[in-house]
Amino acid sequence: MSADEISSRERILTAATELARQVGPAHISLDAVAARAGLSKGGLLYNFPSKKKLIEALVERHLDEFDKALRTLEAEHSDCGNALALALLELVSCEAPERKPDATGILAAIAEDPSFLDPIRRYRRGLLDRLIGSSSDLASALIVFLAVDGLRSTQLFGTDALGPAEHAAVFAKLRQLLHVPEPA
Amino acid sequence: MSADEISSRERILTAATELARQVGPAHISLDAVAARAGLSKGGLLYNFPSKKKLIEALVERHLDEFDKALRTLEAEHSDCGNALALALLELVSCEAPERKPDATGILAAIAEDPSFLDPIRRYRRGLLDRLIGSSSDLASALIVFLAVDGLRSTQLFGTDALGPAEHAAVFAKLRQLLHVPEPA
DNA sequence: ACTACTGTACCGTCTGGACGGTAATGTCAA
DNA sequence: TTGACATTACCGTCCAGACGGTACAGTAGT
Repeated sequence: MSADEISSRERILTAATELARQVGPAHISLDAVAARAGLSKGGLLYNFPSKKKLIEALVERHLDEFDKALRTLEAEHSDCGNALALALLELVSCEAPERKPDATGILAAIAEDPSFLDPIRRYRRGLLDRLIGSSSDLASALIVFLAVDGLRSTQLFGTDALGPAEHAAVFAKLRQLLHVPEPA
Repeated sequence: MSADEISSRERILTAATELARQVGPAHISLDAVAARAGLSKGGLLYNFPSKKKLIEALVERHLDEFDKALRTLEAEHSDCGNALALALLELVSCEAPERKPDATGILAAIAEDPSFLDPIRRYRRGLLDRLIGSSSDLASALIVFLAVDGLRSTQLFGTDALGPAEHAAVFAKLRQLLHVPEPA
C-alpha cells in the first residue's frame, strides 16, 4: 500500500457499494466490482478471497464509519445529558454527506444472507444499552432510537416520503422530547 | 382455481417469501420456488411468465395485506381522532401473526431491483398524506409514522433490539403523544 | 375441447472460484 | 554491493454449475 493512493481494499469496497446502488444489491458480481474498482478479478480475489469475505468487510466498514460519525457527534454534545440520542438524531438529519455513511452495501449483505447482519445486531444492542444507560427519560430516548431507525431505513430503501417541512417538524418535536432547546 | 384449496398463485407467493427468509432474498431461483410451492417450473411460469412478474406480485400482495390489516385496525378506532396513527401503532406492535404481514418478500424485490419499490413509495406517500390530513398534532403523528417504520425495518432485518419492557415503554409513550389513554 | 397444469429437455449466459504466472518490492546474509 | 530468496499485489484464463427462459408433448378434471 503506497502512501499516495487509497488502498485497493477501500476502492473495492466503495466500488461494491456504488454498484449495489446502481444495479441492485443482488447483482454485485465479482467481475463487475473488480472492473469498477479498476483492477482484475484476480486482484480482487487477492484482497478478498471470497465473495463472503467481501460482504463481511462491507458490513464491517459501514459499522465502523457509522460508529465513528456517531461518536464524533456525541462528543460535540458532551455537555448535554442526552448526548447519544441527540447525536443519533443529528447523524440521520444532517445534510453533510460525509458524515452520513452510505448503507447500500448493507442491502447487498442481507440479500446474500441475512446472517451477515449478526455484527449489526450486536452493535445495535450495544448502542441501545448505551442509550438506556445515558438517558434521563427512557421512553423518549427509545422513541428517538426508533424514529432514527425509521428514517434511516426509508433513506436506504429510497422510500423517503417526508418533505423538508415535515422533516423539520418531526425533528423539532424529537428534540423537544429530549429536552433540548431549538438551535438558533 | 378450485374452492377447497388455496390458489397456486398464493402458494407460489408464499413459497417465495419463505425461501427468501431461509436462503437469502438474492437466492430465490424459479426452480427452488417451484419446488417449494409443490409444482413444476413450467407450472410456475404458467402463473408468472417471468421472475419480474413474480416479484411485482410479491410487492403488490404485501401492500394489499398491509393496507387491509391497517384499515381494519383503523375502523376499530374510528371513534378516536388519531385513528390512523393509532392503527399504525397497533399493527406493528400486535402479537397476532395473522395481522402482521410478512415483508421478507420485499427484500427480494429490492435486492433484485430497487425500482420494484415504486408502488411502495406511492403507497407510503398516500399514507402520509392521509396521516397528515387526519391528525390534530402533526409532529406527533409523524413521529409515530417514523417510529413504526423503525420497528418494521428492524423486524424485517431481524435486528430487533428492544426487549418486551422497552417495547411496552415506547408504545405507552407514543400513545401518550397521540393523546390516547392507556388500555386497561 | 378447454383449462391448468406436469415433466423433460434444452439453450445461452453468467457466476464464484481455482489456478498458474509475473512484475515489483522488500529482506538479509555474504 | 550483490545475489538468493520471500512476499505482496496483482493478471488472465479456465471451468463446473446455476440461472432464467423456451419449447413442447402429455394429462387429469370440467
